[in-house]
Amino acid sequence: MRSTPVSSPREPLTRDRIVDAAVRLIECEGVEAVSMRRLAAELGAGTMSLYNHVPNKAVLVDLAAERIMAEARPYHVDGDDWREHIRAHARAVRELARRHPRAFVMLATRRLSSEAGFRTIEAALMNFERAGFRGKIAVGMMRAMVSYLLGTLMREVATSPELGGIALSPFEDVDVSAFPLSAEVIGELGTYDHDHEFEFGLELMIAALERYEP
Amino acid sequence: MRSTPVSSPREPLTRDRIVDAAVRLIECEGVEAVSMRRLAAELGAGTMSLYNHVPNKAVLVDLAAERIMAEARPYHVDGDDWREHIRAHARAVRELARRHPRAFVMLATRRLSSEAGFRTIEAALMNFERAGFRGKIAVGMMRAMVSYLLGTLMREVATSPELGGIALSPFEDVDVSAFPLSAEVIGELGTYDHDHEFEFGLELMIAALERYEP
DNA sequence: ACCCTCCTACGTACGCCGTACGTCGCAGGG
DNA sequence: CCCTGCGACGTACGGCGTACGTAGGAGGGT
Repeated sequence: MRSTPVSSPREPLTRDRIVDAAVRLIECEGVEAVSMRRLAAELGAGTMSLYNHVPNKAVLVDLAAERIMAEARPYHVDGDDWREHIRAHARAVRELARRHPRAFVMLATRRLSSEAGFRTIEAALMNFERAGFRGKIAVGMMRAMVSYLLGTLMREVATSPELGGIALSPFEDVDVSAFPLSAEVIGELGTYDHDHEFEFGLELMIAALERYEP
Repeated sequence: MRSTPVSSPREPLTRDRIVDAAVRLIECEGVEAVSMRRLAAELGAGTMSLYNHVPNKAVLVDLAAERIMAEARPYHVDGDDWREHIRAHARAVRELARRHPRAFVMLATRRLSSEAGFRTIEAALMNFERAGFRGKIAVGMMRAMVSYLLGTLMREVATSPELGGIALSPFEDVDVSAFPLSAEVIGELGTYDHDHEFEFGLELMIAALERYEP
């Protein structure tokens, strides 16, 4: 029992409670489902009450993005092989993307400045340092890796029809015979094995890093 | 002079004219600026007249996306070195992204099935064939490269504040001293030389491909 | 005990949005 | 000549973000 009367099941509105609700909604129906009215209704509050805790919808979405970012799981590997560390880190990022497919695009197109973002950067730099890269070069390597991760995960998570369904062949109304090389691998082009593709590209990146290894 | 009376400067509404207007608006103010009302106003037509030529806004945007995609410039290089071909192709894609920064995110998160898309795929496959990769492997290589391009261009074009402005340091409210490696390269982290980064990552990818060269 | 201040919740209203639906005028065929 | 069909358009509905004004209750000063 609380000191509040039983007849009032209403928790007081809080920025935290609001952001929580937004995160829930984003994870479950995507950013485009978030509306101030709906959020308020879900919290049992009036629409405009939200604005006492949040200046506008845009920063509310930002807050939600940071909250999601912050729950990125740290990964763990034994040993000192930088390749294993980079693999583990990359897989952790992929894990995050797959757990929050609808939020990922949002995170990806947003500049992150939060503490959570820096934790990730720091961990990545640590791995490149382990590989012998330092300073400017390490940052360049990290950014190339981030680019690959961002791209491959966008392809995996954001471009599938209806978000995550099996990819249908989108090749109905094009005359493929005009493109002989494409026609030769048309089956391959129409199917996606995301696990395999991710690991393939990851090894490609690592191979490139090894070539630059001091 | 036309056969239409002089008092009617109104061209008849056409799907083409509508898509044209949409493309113009997207290029100039981004997808989020597109609205049926505004489009109609810009064409000097009633809002609902658009629906005689286009079933709804979503497919109109799709049509605009394909139109933009279709204007991708073919590139030209002399010689047979697959590295040069891949560089040229990558730079052409970057060119497209930079010419249509606001449309790029839209294109990137859309499955393309158009003829224009296939032209690009075919050209890419040709380049990988030149490098000695065939079939399934070539598709894998191509997808890895696409991932890198997609990622790096998203970072270049879609995440800059207000789309394309100089990147501001987003590190005001974080205590960087808690992250020693990041602190060491904080200047590097806060600045972006997109030309250099793009080429750096591109060479990284090519180095990786060379390692797998048969 | 009283009042004054301030903070939060909330209702109303405005100007946008996409689009379902009904109407009207005109061109072309019988 | 009329009839038919199609394209243009107006109206209206339900949704959106949010500016603004108000009401009520909690806390402090007297």
